Amino acid sequence: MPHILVVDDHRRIRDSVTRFLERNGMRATAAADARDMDEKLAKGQFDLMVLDVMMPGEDGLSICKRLSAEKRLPIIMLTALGQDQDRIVGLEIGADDYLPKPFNPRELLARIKAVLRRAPGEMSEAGTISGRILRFGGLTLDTDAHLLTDRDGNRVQLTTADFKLLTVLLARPRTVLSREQLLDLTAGRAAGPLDRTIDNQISRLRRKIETDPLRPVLITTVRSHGYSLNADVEVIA
Amino acid sequence: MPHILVVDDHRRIRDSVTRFLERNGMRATAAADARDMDEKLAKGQFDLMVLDVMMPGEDGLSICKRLSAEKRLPIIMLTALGQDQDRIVGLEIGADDYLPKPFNPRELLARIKAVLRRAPGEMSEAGTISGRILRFGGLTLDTDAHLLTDRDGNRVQLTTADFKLLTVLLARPRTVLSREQLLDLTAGRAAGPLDRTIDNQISRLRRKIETDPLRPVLITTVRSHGYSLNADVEVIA
DNA sequence: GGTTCCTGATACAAAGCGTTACAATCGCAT
DNA sequence: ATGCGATTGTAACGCTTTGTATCAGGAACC
Repeated sequence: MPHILVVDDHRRIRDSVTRFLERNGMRATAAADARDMDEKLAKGQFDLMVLDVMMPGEDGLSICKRLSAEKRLPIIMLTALGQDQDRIVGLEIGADDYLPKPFNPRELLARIKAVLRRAPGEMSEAGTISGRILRFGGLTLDTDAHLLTDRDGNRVQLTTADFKLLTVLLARPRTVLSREQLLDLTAGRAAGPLDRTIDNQISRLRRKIETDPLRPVLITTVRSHGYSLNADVEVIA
Repeated sequence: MPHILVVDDHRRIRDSVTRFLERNGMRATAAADARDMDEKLAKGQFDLMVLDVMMPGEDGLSICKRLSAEKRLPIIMLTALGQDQDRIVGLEIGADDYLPKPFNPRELLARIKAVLRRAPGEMSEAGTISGRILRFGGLTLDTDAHLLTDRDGNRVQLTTADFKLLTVLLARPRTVLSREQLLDLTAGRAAGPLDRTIDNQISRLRRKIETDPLRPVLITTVRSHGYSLNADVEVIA
């Protein structure tokens, strides 16, 4: 389920767009200005951003220019100006698409889907490790076959959830990740108040990768924060 | 230097667009109709197609749908109709962008660049699958004969459904495709609520391409999402 | 030492998926 | 057209995987 960040200073538009997207099978998060947007971007994982051009403070064009330099997040720009020149400038600056206001929500949805179809999407994380063989803490992971081989050559087949969780951890070694982040990154959903899904999944994963699951070494828990993977990750093929 | 294929039945438009693109640092080739386009596609490598919707013979929408099944060639649609509905249909059918006529050539150029920017280079290499011989995961597929040859030289005849499904997967290696997408791309129809057609077809295909169908490596299932082909695809003829 | 909160393990129920079997359909040759 | 074999969609069964609930152990805090 793609996660969209909607940046617009008008609360009305922000709310109606996010609600519309959520009714149509997407997760949507709203940000009111550039600062708000930066915070949300730092925390979560997004697949695309819908960005209003005309905003107080840092405007859309500036944001777009700034982001396209560092991140690889697809951007669709919104603006009240419908002239050719503005559209061209927007696209040349690094936006992936451009929609003049007022717009038909269905068209926004169609354009989002069109952009996502081309964008790496899930591949952004998979792109780095998919098709590779990784080595960490004495174990070897074949990311194509979802197959784990330990020091003694024993093979363990990882389930989809095991594999997903492990790759998320491997992409960020020696970093503490909260349950919320892990759930977001693995399943793309937000955590309920009493959600023990990740604890459970970690427990299952440990049984497969730890030599002594009762004294975990590879995946350590950081009390009241989350979990972290402690190993150097080496790409060997 | 990106290579653009311009498909339009009006000679004036075709010529002026190709000349404009060539003056702006791109290679451009023109095609007058669907048949002409198919020939050019089979011969050359293209990075993007500009496609007129209203054409005698097979129209743009039909072409677009047909191509999006087995190829990953970005498409920008052109049309005289500027209504929302037409734009939405175009995008939903698989176009990457949509430009109403009459259009400003500079805007076309900007949109071409925007689409190319997010299309990874490898994708354009993929080109048409039909008429080629592909190698992936140790197997060789002759797309003309629908004939698969495995590591040991054993030959397997693929049925039409097997072949269609396989080509759709080969066009998007290492990408998770939902059952709905797969059904749309292979059979052109929408999935019913309890549709297990794709599961079944995947099962049949695995029997033919996996060394150990009980532990699939080439086609892995991503629980609650879909399936993905895990292999590098190489065009060898 | 006791209390509270957090975490790991177990158990269970629901959902997802692979497979088999069978019916409907298609392709092809007669 | 007709019939036959191959192919493909549908249904059903059972295994695996996964989210939730629950309980018990252990750490932090007083």
